[in-house]
Amino acid sequence: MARKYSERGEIVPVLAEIFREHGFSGASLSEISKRTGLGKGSLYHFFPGGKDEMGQAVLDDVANWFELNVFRPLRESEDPAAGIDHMFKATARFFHSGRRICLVGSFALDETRDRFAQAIHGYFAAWVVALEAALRRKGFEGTRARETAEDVVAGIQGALVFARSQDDPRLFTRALRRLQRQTEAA
Amino acid sequence: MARKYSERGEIVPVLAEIFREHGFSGASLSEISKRTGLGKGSLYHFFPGGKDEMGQAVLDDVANWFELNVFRPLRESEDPAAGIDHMFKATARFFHSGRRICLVGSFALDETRDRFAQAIHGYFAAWVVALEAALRRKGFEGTRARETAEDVVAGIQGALVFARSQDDPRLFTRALRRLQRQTEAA
DNA sequence: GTCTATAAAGCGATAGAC
DNA sequence: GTCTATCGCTTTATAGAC
Repeated sequence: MARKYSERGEIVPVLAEIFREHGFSGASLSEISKRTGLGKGSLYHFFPGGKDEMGQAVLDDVANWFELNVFRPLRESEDPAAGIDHMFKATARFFHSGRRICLVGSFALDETRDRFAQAIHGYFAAWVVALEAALRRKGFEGTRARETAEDVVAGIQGALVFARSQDDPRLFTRALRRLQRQTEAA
Repeated sequence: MARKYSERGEIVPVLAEIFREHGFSGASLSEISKRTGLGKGSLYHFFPGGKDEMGQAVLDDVANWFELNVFRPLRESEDPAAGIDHMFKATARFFHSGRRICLVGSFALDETRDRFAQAIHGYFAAWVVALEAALRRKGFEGTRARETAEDVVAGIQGALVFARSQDDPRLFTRALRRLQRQTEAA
């Protein structure tokens, strides 16, 4: 039979969606097999380390996307305000305007965190550091750049949880707009 | 043998901690049996509906605690500012100053939400409504009371996720202080 | 690279003795 | 009210044919 995927990179986004829906421990190999269309043999061919390696691959993929679409623009945008604006747009897009939860945040909550401690820590830390630097370039002084960065990054996570709890994605997009306003004051 | 618990209410806090650590789907009956010291027979005596009934009991218990210690003071405090101050103190205490995650938020993220949709929706909705009313009594006008209430409730959730991702509870307590400041402006 | 078959362990849940 | 034994099923993971 012709191979369905030429490399495991094409499978990773499917895995990500499954982990988002069920969490790490709730995602079963049979569900993964069904949704990817691959038998267990093929899955273990691409991911010899099993579920753990799938989880790591998914986290790496997310980290990569944010590095490219969020962190780098924050760092390298000549105008820091443009970089921050870009961040909010990319964030809204990534989380499907509030219909999608944050996989890293969901992994952070339970004992799954301990398996992927470094990736989870690094994701949020990199985001806060990049945003803090942009805010500082924009004129935020003293502890205020760091604090605002933390509030915005945490606020995004919280808005995703809250919007999902109410089954209303607009709660996310509206919260995002108010968080952006926090980054605009001189 | 003498009975260990006279009623299931005494077991519920133990269940809550297990669900917080492992999530709903990650918490196994054998772990529950070990930590409560009760055999499966006893567990099914107290919770004939099995794990689902345990989850519901835990959510009810949390809702009860917040109704008593957070929502009611917000509504009934003669001075709304005192009610809000009480809310932040009770919240810090409940989440063990950031060392404990929010069980309802963790249930909200994955497919567990669908099993307990009403309880999860109700918890956050009640919190926002109670805080919004207190802010309005305090002088917040128009959409600002509602928006600030949403930002604070979501901000608490996000700060819990962020603090846990960095394994640093102080990130929570500091975020809490800044959220409180948002409720103080006239 | 893909599949099926299967292993070994763990799952939630039940039965029935005490 | 508590326990142990057990059911039937699902889990992750492996083996081996093609």
